[in-house]
Amino acid sequence: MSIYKEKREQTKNSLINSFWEIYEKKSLDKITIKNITDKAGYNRATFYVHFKDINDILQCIENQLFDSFDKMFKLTDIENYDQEYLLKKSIDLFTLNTRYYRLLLSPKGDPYFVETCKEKLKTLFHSIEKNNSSFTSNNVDFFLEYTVSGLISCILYWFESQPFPVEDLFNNLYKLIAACTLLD
Amino acid sequence: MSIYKEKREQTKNSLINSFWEIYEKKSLDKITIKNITDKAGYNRATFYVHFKDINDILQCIENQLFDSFDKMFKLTDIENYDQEYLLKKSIDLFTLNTRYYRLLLSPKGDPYFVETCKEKLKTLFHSIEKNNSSFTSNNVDFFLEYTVSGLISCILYWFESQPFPVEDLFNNLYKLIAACTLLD
DNA sequence: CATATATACAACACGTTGTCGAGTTTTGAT
DNA sequence: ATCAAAACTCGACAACGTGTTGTATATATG
Repeated sequence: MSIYKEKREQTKNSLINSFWEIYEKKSLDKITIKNITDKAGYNRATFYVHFKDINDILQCIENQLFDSFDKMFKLTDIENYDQEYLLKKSIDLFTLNTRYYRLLLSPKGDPYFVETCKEKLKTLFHSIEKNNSSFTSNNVDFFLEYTVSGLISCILYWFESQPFPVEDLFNNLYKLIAACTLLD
Repeated sequence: MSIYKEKREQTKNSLINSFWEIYEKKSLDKITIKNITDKAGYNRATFYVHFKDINDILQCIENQLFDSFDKMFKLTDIENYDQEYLLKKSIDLFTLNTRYYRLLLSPKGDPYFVETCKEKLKTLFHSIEKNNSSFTSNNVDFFLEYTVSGLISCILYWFESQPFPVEDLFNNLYKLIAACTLLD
């Protein structure tokens, strides 16, 4: 029973890894299931034992990232966060799994993944900003949209060129976010 | 000669329009060439007379939008722009072709199109900001990345729900952009 | 009117997909 | 040791989408 599950996990991971290695080179719509199983050394039919289709294997990776996201930001702790701490942890999260985020957040990546990341970050920043009475309901949503999309784009921009150390990434972003927060 | 070109244009436009109508309902990877030609009333092979593949027909639409973009922002005039005027014209541009932008900029859309729009807007905002000596070279790029991606996301956000009149869209965005500009 | 060219079509060969039933090997239980 | 179940392989299948080629019709040119 335990060896069954282990073997199953191993095959599944092997397929996921092979998929990702191909995805790092090819765009999603050019990848065939045979590409993946050939690289992993399995029969094409084995793929369908573990996944529904190519999108399913991508979603599988994304869900793992979402799990690590949720683990990092336990909802019970949020009350004690401030903007600075939240930004720090966000940068930590993205840099920890750079290999996946730098691709998934890029134009070659998955726009729906970006969307979900944005929504998750919005929730976090909103819970911090909710005591700030200077925002009307509409303005908060607008501010969050602006902040979070800027945040993600800048982190991705930093991934690509890494023009300065991660501390400056934090400082630059913190300045920008703080400036927008202090509006009437 | 004139009848050929007219007929050609007509067929091409018919295919483009049919494609877009389908694209408004289905995601790109589910659209087949037969879908398009059936709707337009042509043989599938006719598609290949005018376009290389499905991506080519999308690029064709995008290029038309880029043309209207460039026409709106003649590079010679930029010297006389200020931040306020540039933002106004940007909002004009997007709202004028809402039908196309709201889809192409969305998660269902084309990330590479978004990327090009961002680059074009960056160039414009950069030419205005270049006199502002408070930015170092790295900081300018960073500021532009943050501003432009926030700008586009917010316009798209406004497209979806339209929670307030377009004047407020401008005012809210102007406040956010101006706040970030005034950093040391 | 004859010839050349442009447009659209019908048919073809090819690759990918998702599924199936049958067979093999490895593991677990009695 | 024996039997059952699980994981995977194999070969084959129909269905579908793709891109190309040769051909017929409409239009333009000399």
